[in-house]
Amino acid sequence: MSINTYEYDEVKELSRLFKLLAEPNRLNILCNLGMECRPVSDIISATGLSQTNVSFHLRTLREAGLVRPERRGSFVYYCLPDVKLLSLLEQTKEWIKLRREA
Amino acid sequence: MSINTYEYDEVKELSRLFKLLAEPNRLNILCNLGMECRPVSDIISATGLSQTNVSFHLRTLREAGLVRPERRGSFVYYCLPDVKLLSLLEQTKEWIKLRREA
DNA sequence: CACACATATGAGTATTAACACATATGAATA
DNA sequence: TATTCATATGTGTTAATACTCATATGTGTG
Repeated sequence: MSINTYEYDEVKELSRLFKLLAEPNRLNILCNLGMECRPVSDIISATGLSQTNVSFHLRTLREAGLVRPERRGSFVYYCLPDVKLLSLLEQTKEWIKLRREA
Repeated sequence: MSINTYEYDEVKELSRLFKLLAEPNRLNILCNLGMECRPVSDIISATGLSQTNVSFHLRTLREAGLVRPERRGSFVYYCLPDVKLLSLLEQTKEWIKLRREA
């Protein structure tokens, strides 16, 4: 007897995504990338994080397919491959804001 | 010089929410609650988790305002106070599915 | 090829959080 | 009030992961 309308595997996959988004520095990198491609050096100066740390988070995001690297000369540019994710983040932010006011 | 269109505080708040959703058992509890109010005992049997563990996760969700407890006799029913969250979860699941197929 | 710059990786450390166990609280009923 | 059922909480352990330091890889240029 179960109240499940969700497959547990689906839930696990969903939670895997949320875990990626749950680290503030990593999420900050994602949010600030927006739909523009930026070299790592830009991300470093924008976030104020160490080079190593940015690289560390970019690897995680890259391996999950949430950002895509693109080499241009000696620089590596990173971009979001999908607008939809940003829109989901935006909606969630809106929800938080409404909830706070309520 | 920053590429930020997001306030960092906003990002941190967003990440706090994602952290709550990132634990698979906790997310499972949330998803399966749906918009119905259910006693803890139901959640325990539906998830197969220990009583202590369910209580532990419910506390986290409760303190974050993601679920609301309601005592009815010796039972405590839990409900989601807001449909919008479920809809966000649903959209995110859809996004994952589309992405997997692409 | 040597050197400088941009980025990535491996190892070690420290913090966090999920979970179990034991126990406490609270409600109902005898 | 004693007992039982439903749920909550405190403490300790363990596993995961964010971060740093040192170093490696890769690319362009003299």
